[in-house]
Amino acid sequence: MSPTKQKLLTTASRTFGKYGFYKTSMDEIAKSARKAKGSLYYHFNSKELLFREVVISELDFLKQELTSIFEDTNADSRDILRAYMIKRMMVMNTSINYQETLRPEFYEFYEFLNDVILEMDEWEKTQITNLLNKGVAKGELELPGNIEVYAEMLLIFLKGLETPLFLKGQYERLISNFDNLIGILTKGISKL
Amino acid sequence: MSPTKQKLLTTASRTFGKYGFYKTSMDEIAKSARKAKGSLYYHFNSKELLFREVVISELDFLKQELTSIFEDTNADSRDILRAYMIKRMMVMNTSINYQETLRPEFYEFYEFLNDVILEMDEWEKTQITNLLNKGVAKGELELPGNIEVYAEMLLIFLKGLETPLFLKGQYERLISNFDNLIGILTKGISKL
DNA sequence: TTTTTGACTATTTTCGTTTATTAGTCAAAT
DNA sequence: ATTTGACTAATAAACGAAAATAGTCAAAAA
Repeated sequence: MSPTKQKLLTTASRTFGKYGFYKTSMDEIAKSARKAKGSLYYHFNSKELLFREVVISELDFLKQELTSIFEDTNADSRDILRAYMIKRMMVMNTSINYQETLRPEFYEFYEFLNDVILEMDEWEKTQITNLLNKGVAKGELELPGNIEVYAEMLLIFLKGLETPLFLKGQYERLISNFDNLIGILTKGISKL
Repeated sequence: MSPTKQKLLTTASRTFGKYGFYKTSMDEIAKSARKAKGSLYYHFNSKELLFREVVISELDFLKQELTSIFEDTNADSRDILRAYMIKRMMVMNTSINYQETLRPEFYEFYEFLNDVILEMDEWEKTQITNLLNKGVAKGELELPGNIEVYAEMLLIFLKGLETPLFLKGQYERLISNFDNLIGILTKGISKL
């Protein structure tokens, strides 16, 4: 990625993060990055696509962080699951532009982001499913019923936590108890 | 409750349920109930309060259904928990006006309902907490950490399921696997 | 050739005004 | 104490003008 494009993306991320998607103008971003507006449109084709890139970069970072956890093939699957859930919430807590997509005002029109979120969901679901399958194969886990559906529900749970945690400012309060909850969840799927 | 008030409430529930809060006019409700609009305002003081009563009546019904489950003091706490979760989702699936409050368009201004939802949340949280405490006392359950927080998170999970289940029409698909998930959750908190 | 620029155009939002619809009132009747 | 419907008040929709902002492009720079 060219230095200009990088600069624009970083500035956009910071400005969107500060004022939100609506209250940030393309002029503002260009000016703030000391670039011409034309450059913004040369590298990104529209405001929506620019914001999309910003969110994608946040999710890419998250994916990267999570990949290194999932790839630790020697560890106990329960430990990986625990590490995944904690890391996921920690990184998301700093993904301020992703967090904006959780706001209700955003729903109406965020079709241009739908596929990005959906793809991330699919990716996570696949990772969790693989992990659980591996855990079962190794004799560490025991899951009745459809493993993929369990992965899906686990994801629904984690995503269900996002609004209370990040938008309603309960992160500090709830995260301290998150570990106990994970303990219960992992015990529930452990082979005894 | 007087027959007229009852009639108005039922009609309002049906009409709101069909067209939603915004697309339903007070004239429409009055006409549909074969009553004068003044009667609506005699019994309910505003459109918002009327809708509030409609939602309250749905939640009252839910509470009533759940109370009879929670009150079964002889049953195993795990069975009660299972029955609670399933019944909750079943009744909510028919609570069409409550479901409307889940819509993002509704968020912006539903302050007039906030306390109703919050009170229901508190009620459920209390019921779950009591049930878990009882289960621990009876030696059926084992929970590390704060029981109230676990109850809270369980509720977050159930509420997190509401949007995919009721607004995104996944009820039929997911509910059939719900039982397995509950099995995992209860195993996680069971004393072995 | 690729990238950058900023004056320019097109689109969208905002604001003020009018009109239509709907929420809410009340004196009279039951 | 409750019900009624004509009535008023408040809100939303429709519209055009003005302002703000998204998006374009020919020329310049790298």
